[in-house]
Amino acid sequence: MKLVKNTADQAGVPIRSLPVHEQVYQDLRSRILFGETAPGQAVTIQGLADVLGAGMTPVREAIRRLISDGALLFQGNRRVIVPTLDVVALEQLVFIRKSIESELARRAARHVGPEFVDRLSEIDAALDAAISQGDVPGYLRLNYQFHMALYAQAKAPIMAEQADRLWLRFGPSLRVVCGRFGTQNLPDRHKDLLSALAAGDEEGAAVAVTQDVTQGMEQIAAVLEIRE
Amino acid sequence: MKLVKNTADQAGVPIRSLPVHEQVYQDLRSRILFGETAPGQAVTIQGLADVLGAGMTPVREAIRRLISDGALLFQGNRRVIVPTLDVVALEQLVFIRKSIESELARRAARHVGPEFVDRLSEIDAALDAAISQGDVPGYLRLNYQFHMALYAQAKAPIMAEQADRLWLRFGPSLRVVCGRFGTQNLPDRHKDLLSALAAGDEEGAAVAVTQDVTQGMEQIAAVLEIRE
DNA sequence: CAGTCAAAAATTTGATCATATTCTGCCCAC
DNA sequence: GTGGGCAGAATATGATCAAATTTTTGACTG
Repeated sequence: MKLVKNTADQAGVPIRSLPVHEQVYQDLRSRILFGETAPGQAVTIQGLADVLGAGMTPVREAIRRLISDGALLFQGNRRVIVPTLDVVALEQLVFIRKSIESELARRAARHVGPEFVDRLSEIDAALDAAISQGDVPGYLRLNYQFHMALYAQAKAPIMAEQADRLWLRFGPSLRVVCGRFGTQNLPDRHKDLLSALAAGDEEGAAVAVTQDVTQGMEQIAAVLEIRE
Repeated sequence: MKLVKNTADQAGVPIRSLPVHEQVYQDLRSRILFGETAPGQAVTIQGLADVLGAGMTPVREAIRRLISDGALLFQGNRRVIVPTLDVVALEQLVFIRKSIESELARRAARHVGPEFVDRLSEIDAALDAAISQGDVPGYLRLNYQFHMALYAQAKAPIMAEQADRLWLRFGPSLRVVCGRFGTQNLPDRHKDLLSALAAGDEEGAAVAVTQDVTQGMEQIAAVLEIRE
């Protein structure tokens, strides 16, 4: 039972068909990142292979990559789960995110032009709409997209990749936050960030991102404390 | 043709036999980390499977993990190589290393006792011996061991893991540095670090590590510029 | 006689391999 | 130089074996 080979898309668009293990990786990654698989939940190879209609080997590869990313946790026996954050882990994530993401914002501010600020503003507008409508999945995706679009402008691919990987660690918990608190009082330092970018103010951009990170992580910390 | 199963070692010591994919991972990782596989060198699944006497599936998994670690590079086609550093990448690595490793040193200084300083001093003594004897592999291993032993004391496993992963990216190039310049004028801020640790001086430890990182990276930068 | 705990069978899942298939790069003919 | 095979390597599958968990069963005790 094949899905697609090297063929073009049905619409005729020559979409380059990715290897199965890559598709599985992207799929699983996205599920984890946006909280569709809850923290603590187990992930089985054969279960995924059945659901996705793929063989075991590609699934296995995808899982290994995600483990290396920190998105999945290999428990001494051979069980794999989505890790649950604790306070110790969260504090470290805050430190690293502040270090790397503020620097990424600083560097992005150095290179960004008005047309990019416009594009980012559009994403932010859509984000606001998602918040006011209580659209949690939309909010999570757009927030991620907002940050990653910015960091991609920093001309620092390794740092951007690090930030991306870090996101995998708290993504699932962000979903939990929204489930508990809704989307109303979410952090939004994006307006500050946008004006700093428009003004070419590197330090302003760095500060705005730092505050955004701090506020988001505090939300998660609040949920963690409740759960104790 | 099996290597070992779940059996004990020949000597009777009940060495818990790790899964093959884990063994392959450790093996390959160590080769890359200490420059036994040169930057730019291609890595083939079947080649490794033959050399290590393992099947393709475990090798495949190990390679995927290493790719995710940044220790190997998947080139758009299906080729995998040990990545070569360029100046852009190196500069980012310097920034991240300084941020994370200096903080790790700071935190380690907070928790470390005299007995640990002694242990670290022993590693450093062995390291000096390796340098004076021109023992490059020994130097590389001991230097890595020195830093990782310190970071393990910081009670910050996520940050330590990040540092560990970063090491995979410049390890191969460190080997090249030693091949060109020998082991004589290598950076050694370890003495400063040890005395700072003994004094419980957090900032001193952080500064010493930052300088150690800076000097090491400058050596690599020098080699990179020559190669242009 | 019922309840509980432990041991053993059964099922589920992971690990590994052998093999078939597909893709990439290269070489050679034109 | 260009295009069509050809070799070799990667991708992917299903089968097979091993390990861990769960369920069942049975014995012993209160």
